[in-house]
Amino acid sequence: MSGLRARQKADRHRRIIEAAAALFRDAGYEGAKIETIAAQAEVSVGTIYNYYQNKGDILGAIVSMEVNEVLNAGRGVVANPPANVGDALDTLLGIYIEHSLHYLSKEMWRQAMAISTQLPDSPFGQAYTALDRALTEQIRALIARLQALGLVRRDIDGPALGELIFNNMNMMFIEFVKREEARIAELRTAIRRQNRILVAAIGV
Amino acid sequence: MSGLRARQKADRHRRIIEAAAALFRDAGYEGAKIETIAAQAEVSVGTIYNYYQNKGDILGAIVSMEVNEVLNAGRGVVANPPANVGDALDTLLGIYIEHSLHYLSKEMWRQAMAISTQLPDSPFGQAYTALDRALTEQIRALIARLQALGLVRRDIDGPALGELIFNNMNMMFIEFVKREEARIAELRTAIRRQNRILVAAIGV
DNA sequence: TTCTAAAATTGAGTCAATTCTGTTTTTGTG
DNA sequence: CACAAAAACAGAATTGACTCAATTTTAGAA
Repeated sequence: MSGLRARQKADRHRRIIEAAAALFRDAGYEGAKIETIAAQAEVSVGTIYNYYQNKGDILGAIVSMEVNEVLNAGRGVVANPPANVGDALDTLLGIYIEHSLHYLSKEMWRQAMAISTQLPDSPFGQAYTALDRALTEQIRALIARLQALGLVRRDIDGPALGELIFNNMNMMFIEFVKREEARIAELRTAIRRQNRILVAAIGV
Repeated sequence: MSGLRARQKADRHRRIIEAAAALFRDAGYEGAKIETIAAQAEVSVGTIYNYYQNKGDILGAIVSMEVNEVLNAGRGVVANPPANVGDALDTLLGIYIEHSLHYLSKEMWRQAMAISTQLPDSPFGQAYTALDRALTEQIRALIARLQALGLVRRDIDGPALGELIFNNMNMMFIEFVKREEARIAELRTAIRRQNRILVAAIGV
C-alpha cells in the first residue's frame, strides 16, 4: 500500500498540520477556522474531517510532536544525571519546561489541556494521557537511577514520589499557561522551592 | 432595591440554575441545549445570556456552590485537627474528595475544569482559580496549625508544602474524573500513599 | 393615575464546527 | 485497456451557542 493513494494521504496529512500550526500560532486556536485551514491546505472541509475527528485532534497531533521531543531530550538526563538530587530534578524538569513553548503558544497549551479533560476518550484525550504517563515514568526512572547511584534512600517509595513530583510540576505548569504574563523563570523557581522539601526528605 | 424587579431577578436566577443542574445531570453538559434550559426555566434564550455570559458560567455557578460547601466543611478540620499529621491531612483531603460528587457528576467536573483552563479570564475561569487558591490556603492553614501544635517541624516551608499537597491532590482528582470507572476509595488510597512520603519528612 | 426613562426580555439572525450525501479518484482484475 | 468496487473528496446542509435590534415591563416622578 505505498502507491499513489498512500503518498497523497501522507501529503495531505502534512499539509493540514502545517496549515493548522501556522494558523493556530497566527490567529489562535479559536480564531483558526476549519474553512481557512482547509483552504490553506488545499483540501476541502470534509477531507479534514476524514483525517481528524475534530478540531482538537489537529491540535493534538501538534502537541504530540512537541511532547515526544521533550521526552527524547529527557532521556539524556536520566542516563547521566547530575550527582546531586536537587540538581538532577531541576535539570529534568527544566528541560520539560524550557522546551514547552518551542512550538506551542500558551493558548495552544490551554486548549490542548482543556480538550484532554473534556474528551478523555477521544483519540487526542487518550494520547495526551499517555504522554502524561510517559513523563511520569521518566521522572520515576530518574528516581530509580538516583536510588541505584545511592543518592536517594532505597526505602523511599519511588513510584509514588515520581507521580507526586510530576503532578506538582504539571499543576504548576497549568497555572503558568493560564496566566499570559507568567514567566518561565518564576515557574522554575517556584517548583524548585517545592521540590526542596522533597529533596531534603529523600536524600541519603 | 428589593422591589418586584429584584425579586423576579433572583427568581429567574434560581430557575435557570435549577433547570440547568437538572439537565446537566440528565443529558450531560454538552447534551443540555441552551434552548432547552431556557424552556425549562420559562425564560427566553436571550435572558439566559443576560444573566450569564456563556454556558460555562452557568455550570460555574453550580460548581461554586459545591466548592464553597467543601471549604466550609474543611474549616472544622483546620480548627480541630486529628493529633497525627497523616490523619489530619487524610481527613481534610478526604472531606474534599468525598463531597466532590454530591452535586456534580464527573462529566460536569471535566467540563468545569476544561473551561477554567480554556478561558482563564472569563468570570468562571477567575472564580475557579480563586476556589483553587482558597483550597490551597486551607491546606496551608492546616499545616500552620499543625506546626503551632508542634506536630510539624517549624523549619518546614509551610506555604510551599501546602501548595505541593494541593497540586498533587488536584492532579489526582483530575485523573479521577477523567476515568469514569475510577472509584473514590482508590483515589484516596493513592493520595495517602503519596502523602506518606511527605508525612515522614515533616513530622517532628 | 399617567407618563417617561431605564432595565429587562424576546426570538429571529449570525457564525463556525461538524455531518451527510452524491461525486470523483484510485485500485485491482480480466 | 476497460470496468466494478472501495476509498476518499467536496461542499451544501445541519446544529447549537451566542448576539442584537425591537418590544415589553418596571420604577419613580408629577
